[in-house]
Amino acid sequence: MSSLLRHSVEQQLQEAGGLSYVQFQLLATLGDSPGGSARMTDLADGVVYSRSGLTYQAQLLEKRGLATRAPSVEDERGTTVTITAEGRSVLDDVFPGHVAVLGDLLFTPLDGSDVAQLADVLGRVRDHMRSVPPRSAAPRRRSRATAPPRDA
Amino acid sequence: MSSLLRHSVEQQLQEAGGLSYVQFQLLATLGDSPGGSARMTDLADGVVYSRSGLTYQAQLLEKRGLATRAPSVEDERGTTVTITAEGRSVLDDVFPGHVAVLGDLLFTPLDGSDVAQLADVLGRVRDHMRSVPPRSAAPRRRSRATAPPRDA
DNA sequence: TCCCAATGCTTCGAATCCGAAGCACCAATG
DNA sequence: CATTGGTGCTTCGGATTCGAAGCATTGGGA
Repeated sequence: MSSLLRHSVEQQLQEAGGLSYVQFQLLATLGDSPGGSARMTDLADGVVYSRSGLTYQAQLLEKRGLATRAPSVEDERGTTVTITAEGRSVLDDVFPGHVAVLGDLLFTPLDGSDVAQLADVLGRVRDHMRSVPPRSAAPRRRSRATAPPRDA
Repeated sequence: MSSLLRHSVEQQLQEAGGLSYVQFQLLATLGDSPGGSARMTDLADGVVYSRSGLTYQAQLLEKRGLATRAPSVEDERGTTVTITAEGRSVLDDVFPGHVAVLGDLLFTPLDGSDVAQLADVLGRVRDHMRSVPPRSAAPRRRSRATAPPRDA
């Protein structure tokens, strides 16, 4: 289900503003941040994404003039990303269609009680996943004797 | 939430059997198919994935000896993919850990009623999305540097 | 003051992904 | 039987992805 929805959302973002899903998330996060700025690490915390991928997408945003990047004032190691006026403009262009897609595909078949239940249940799952320590090792159960030798 | 879960699932599949998420879905689909075979198109219907990506992953499975590919008997255009004994073995190796991840991350904070609600609500959403015609067009674009649409 | 592990981010290489174009085959038409 | 349009899959080129390695800065002692 989430794959289907994700796919439709990405299509709309691409058509309406040439944005990838991650780029949209980054712009939206920046738009909500005080001053329209955030460090790379803070962005990464809000988006399930690799650091290197974040660097790549931030470069693309900068290249398109939707955001700027500069070394952090407080910590010379850090990079501060800031949304530009043009970035906000694109975000505003794209947002109504984004909401429309969610309305059409996700919320149409649901009533208020359904939505509340979803929010409750999925919210609990999310909190649980965030609180669980990163998997150190997968459960090592075996069920077939013919497992091929494998170098992980 | 789904991104977090997806990420953990992919990690387990990779560690336990060197499988990508798609490869796992393909093997699982084949394993449930009569004769362990299916046409590419039938596989694509069950997996939200591009055709070319499906070809790529099927080639990888063939290269690892987990599946075979042969032109369809009925329709020379079609390709029939079949799971091998080794493919089933890997699937059996990976499956218990897969279920364990879902149990730990997804089902732990939920009770039976939660699960039933989720299945009902998300099932309806899925059916709705599958029944909706593919988006014909996104809401009209706006050019930059103008007032954002007040429409949502 | 001078180290040194830890931190924040980027670069690098290789793998994976997608859409568009291409190839081969099927089915319907005349 | 030749033609035409449609279908099924692959190939191609370019974009995106990730983890590992690299670079520079920081903070906490010795």
